[in-house]
Amino acid sequence: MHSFTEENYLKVIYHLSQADTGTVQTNAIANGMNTKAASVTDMLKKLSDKKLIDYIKYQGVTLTEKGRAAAIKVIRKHRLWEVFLVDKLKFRWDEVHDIAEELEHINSPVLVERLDDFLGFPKRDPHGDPIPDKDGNFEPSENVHLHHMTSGKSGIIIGVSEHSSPFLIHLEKLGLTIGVPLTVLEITDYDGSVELMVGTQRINVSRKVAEHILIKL
Amino acid sequence: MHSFTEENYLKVIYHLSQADTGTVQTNAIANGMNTKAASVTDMLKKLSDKKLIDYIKYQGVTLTEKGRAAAIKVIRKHRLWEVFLVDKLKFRWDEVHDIAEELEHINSPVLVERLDDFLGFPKRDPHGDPIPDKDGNFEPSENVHLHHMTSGKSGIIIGVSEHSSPFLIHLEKLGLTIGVPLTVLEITDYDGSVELMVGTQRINVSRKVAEHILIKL
DNA sequence: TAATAGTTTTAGATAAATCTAAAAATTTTT
DNA sequence: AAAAATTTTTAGATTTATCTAAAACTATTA
Repeated sequence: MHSFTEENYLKVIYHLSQADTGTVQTNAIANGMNTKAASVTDMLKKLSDKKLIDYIKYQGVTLTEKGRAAAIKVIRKHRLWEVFLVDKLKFRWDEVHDIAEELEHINSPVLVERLDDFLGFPKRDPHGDPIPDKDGNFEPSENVHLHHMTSGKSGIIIGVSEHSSPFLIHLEKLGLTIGVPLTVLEITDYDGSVELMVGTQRINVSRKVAEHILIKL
Repeated sequence: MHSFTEENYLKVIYHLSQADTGTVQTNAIANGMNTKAASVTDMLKKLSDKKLIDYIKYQGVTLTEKGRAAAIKVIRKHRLWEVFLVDKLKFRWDEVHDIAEELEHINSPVLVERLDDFLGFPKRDPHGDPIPDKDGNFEPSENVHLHHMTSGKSGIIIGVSEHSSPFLIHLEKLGLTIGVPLTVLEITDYDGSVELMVGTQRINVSRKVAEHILIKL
């Protein structure tokens, strides 16, 4: 099996690949891991030796199929545990990330399948992210960030692309939580803020906030 | 917080203290941890520096109050997770030990309390061992090992003092599981084996097996 | 009580993951 | 395309937990 640290590297590389499509840079990984570039280089060599990444010196990395599969396994576990924490243990969706970061490394394939069953094979985690099934397949999100929508369009809040507590608490206060349906009234020219209809309420969110809200059309 | 390894040492020392009452020897710990005496000595110094154990060279160790509290926290988590695995995820009682060994190190006080609540504040784990409450208090077992019982006495199987899979599977086959009431018919002089009445069945178990079955009188 | 056996500790190494500082490679700017 | 800026890698340490082999201590036994 892979160590906790290796799993964390794979996960970060996976997420960065998603955002970027190209190869992932050493510094980007160092950022995402809260570590230094030199440490990343060391680990990249190790992951490369294990055939989990394709790595060319100075050129960045991509995950191999093996590496991608390993990353997706960790992500599957992370998201299932988040569902458990929110649905069963009554945590708020903004409290679960850090605990799931620990639980995702528990190493028991049976446990994961039993947990999935116990939770009713959920398709999305509490932040709206898709949960890979046991073969690693998932419905890729056809989502749009709120600031990219146009007047008159409707959708459902399906997730966020920032997970910090202050941000999630702010959303909670505005009533902008997962599953909430909304309609865009106007994208303000002046400051890019978005005017929304949520139920019977008219709400304005700044561009900065809109950039991190994902809408399923 | 304490590292996984430190927590495991504390747990082993706690269990050995229970069995022995006196101080715990280096070799006994090495045995319990599947490691070597030299490694144990290194760790004992560290735990001693952290005031988790009282340690005198060549004289063995005892847990300090701080160390005992830390050990009991780990044991509480271990046993709660075992209840979760058996009650909610439908594992058999002989399958849960190893997974709980991993889950016991998840570090989130809130999580433990929520889990306890979710499970209905259980008092015993699936092996019949008491679960410490959030203050570390628990009903000490007034249990007797089966081989120490006398003819005619009755009791309920409340636990086992060995947790290996082969042993637990053997018990399962004999129908000797937690909560089963039984009566001792005879302790055989010749080989120390125990003749039992379990329901309408007459069962004979070897002394070796009897030594690891705990009975609540 | 002296010799032997057994246990525990020290000394010195190793492996994993990290770091700082300096060198090498790449990219950007002029 | 040379100079400057940035990124990445190497070299050499550090920390944690482990190990083997040898030394030191304790307990047993003759």
